[in-house]
Amino acid sequence: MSEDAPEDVPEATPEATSEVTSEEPKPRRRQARGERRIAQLLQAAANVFCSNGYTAASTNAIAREAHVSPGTLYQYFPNKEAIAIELGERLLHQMREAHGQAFTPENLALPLPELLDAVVDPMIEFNCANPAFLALMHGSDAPGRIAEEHDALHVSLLARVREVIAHFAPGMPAQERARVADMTFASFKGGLDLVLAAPEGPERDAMIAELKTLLLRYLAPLTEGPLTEGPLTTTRSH
Amino acid sequence: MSEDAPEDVPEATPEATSEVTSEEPKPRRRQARGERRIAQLLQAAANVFCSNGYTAASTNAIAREAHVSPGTLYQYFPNKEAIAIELGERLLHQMREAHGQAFTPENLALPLPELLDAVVDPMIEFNCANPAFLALMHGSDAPGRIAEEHDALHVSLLARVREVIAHFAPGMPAQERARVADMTFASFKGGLDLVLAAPEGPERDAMIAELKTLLLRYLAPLTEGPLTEGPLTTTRSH
DNA sequence: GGCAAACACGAGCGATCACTCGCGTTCCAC
DNA sequence: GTGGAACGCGAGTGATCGCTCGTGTTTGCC
Repeated sequence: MSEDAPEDVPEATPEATSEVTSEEPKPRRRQARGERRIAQLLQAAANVFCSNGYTAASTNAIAREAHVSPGTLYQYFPNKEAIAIELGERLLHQMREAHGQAFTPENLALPLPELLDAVVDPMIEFNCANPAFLALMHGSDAPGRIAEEHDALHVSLLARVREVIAHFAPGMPAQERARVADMTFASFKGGLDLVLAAPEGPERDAMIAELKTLLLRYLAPLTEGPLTEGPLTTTRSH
Repeated sequence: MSEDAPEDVPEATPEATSEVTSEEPKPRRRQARGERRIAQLLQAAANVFCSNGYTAASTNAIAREAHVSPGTLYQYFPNKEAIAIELGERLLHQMREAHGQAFTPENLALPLPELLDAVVDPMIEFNCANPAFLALMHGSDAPGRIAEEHDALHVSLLARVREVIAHFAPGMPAQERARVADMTFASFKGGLDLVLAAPEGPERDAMIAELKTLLLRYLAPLTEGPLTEGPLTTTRSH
C-alpha cells in the first residue's frame, strides 16, 4: 500500500459537510507551526539542493538540516520530488514577480544600455539571492516536473528577448532574430555563472559591468539601420 | 553523498615503468581482449554518463550497456570513480591534442576573425564528437579528481585567452584583461551549450557562426588602439 | 479539564546501489 | 598437451536511500 492518495471514501461518510468544496482532496488544516515547519524545510532543502544537487541530496539530510526527523518531513511532503517541486514553484513565482516588470513597454522605449540595466540587474540580483534556483533548474538531474516549468520560463524569456530584438532591429528575418535571442540568452547564462562565482563586492560588480558590455557590443550593431545582410551577421559560406 | 565524507584517495593504476621495483602492486598483464573490453566499457560509460550524469549512472547499467557482467567491469576498474577518471583522462588527452595547435604563434599572428575560427572550430568539433566530455566536466556531481583536472584545463585555457587578449590589446591592465578573458570563455561556454543543443546540419552551422559573431563583436573593440578607458569598458554605474 | 486533530519522532522496511566471490572458460608460453 | 594466468560470469553482501508506521506530544476548541 504505497499509495497514500486519499482519493475518495464513498462508503460510510459520517456526516455531510455543510461546506461544499468539490475539488478539495486535501482538507488538511495547517496550524501556524506547520507553516513554519514547511518554510523551514524548504529553506533546508534549498541549502542541500544547492550544495549537492537534487539526486545526491537525501531526504534524511534535508530533515537533519532543518533539525527535524524524517517522519516530520514526510508529514508535509508526500515524497522527495514534491519538495523540489514546491521549492521550484515558489522560486519561479518570486522570479516572475521580480522580473516581470523588466520588459514593460516603458522600459522597452529606453535606449539599449539602460534597457540592459533594467533587464539584467534584477535577473542577477535574484540569482545571487537564490542560488538554489539555478541549482534546481540548470541541473540535469532535476525531476521532470521542474524541467518542464523551467522550459516554460525559458521559452517565455526568449520570447521577451525576441520582442526586444524586433524592436531594435525590425528588418531582421524571424529565424535570425530567434537565433540572436538564443545566443544573447545563452551568453548571458554563461556570464551569470561567472558573476555568481565571483566573490561578492567590487569584483562581482566589475563582472556584472563586463557582462553588460558583452551584451551591449553584441546587440548594439542591430540598432543601426535595417542591417539585414551585414558583413558580420551569419555569413553563409559555401 | 554521506556527510562524514571519509574521502580516501584511491590509487590510480600505476603506469608501467622501465625500472623494475619489487613493490609493484599491479603487474597485471593485459591481453588484447582485455584492452578491447576496456575500450568497450569506457564507450559504454561515456554513453551512460552522457545521458544520466555521473552519480545517477549505475555500474550495472554501464556493464549492461557494454554487454558484460558487473564482475567483468570490476576486473578492469577498481571502482566507479576509476571509470570516470580513466574516461576523463582519455578525453582530456584527446582534447589537448585536438586543441593544442590552436594557439600556436602563427595562428596568433592571424587577424581576429581567422584566429577565432582557428580556436573555436576545433573546440566545437571536439565537444560535438564527445558529448560525454561536458557531461563529465560540467556536471557538479563529478568525482573530485575529475573536477581538479577540469579546473587545470580551465586555468590553462584561460591563460591562452589572456595571451591572445594581451596580443591584441597590449595596453590593457592585467586585472581587466583577466576579466575579459573570463567573460570571453564564459560566454563561449554558454554558446557552446546552444550549439550542442542545435540539431546537426545548417542550424548548428548558423549557430556556430552566430557564436563567432558574438565573440568577434565583443573582442574587436580591443584591437583599436590602447583603449585603456573607453566608454564601453567596465563603466562603474553608480 | 477533555478531546480530537495536527505535530513530532526515530526505528525499521523494501529497493537499489557499488562492489565481491567462487567457479567455469579462453588464451598463451613452454 | 599442459599449467597458469587472464578473462568472464551473476548471484550475493553490506550499506544507503526513500519512505512508513506505531507511538507519544502539543495545540485549538468546547
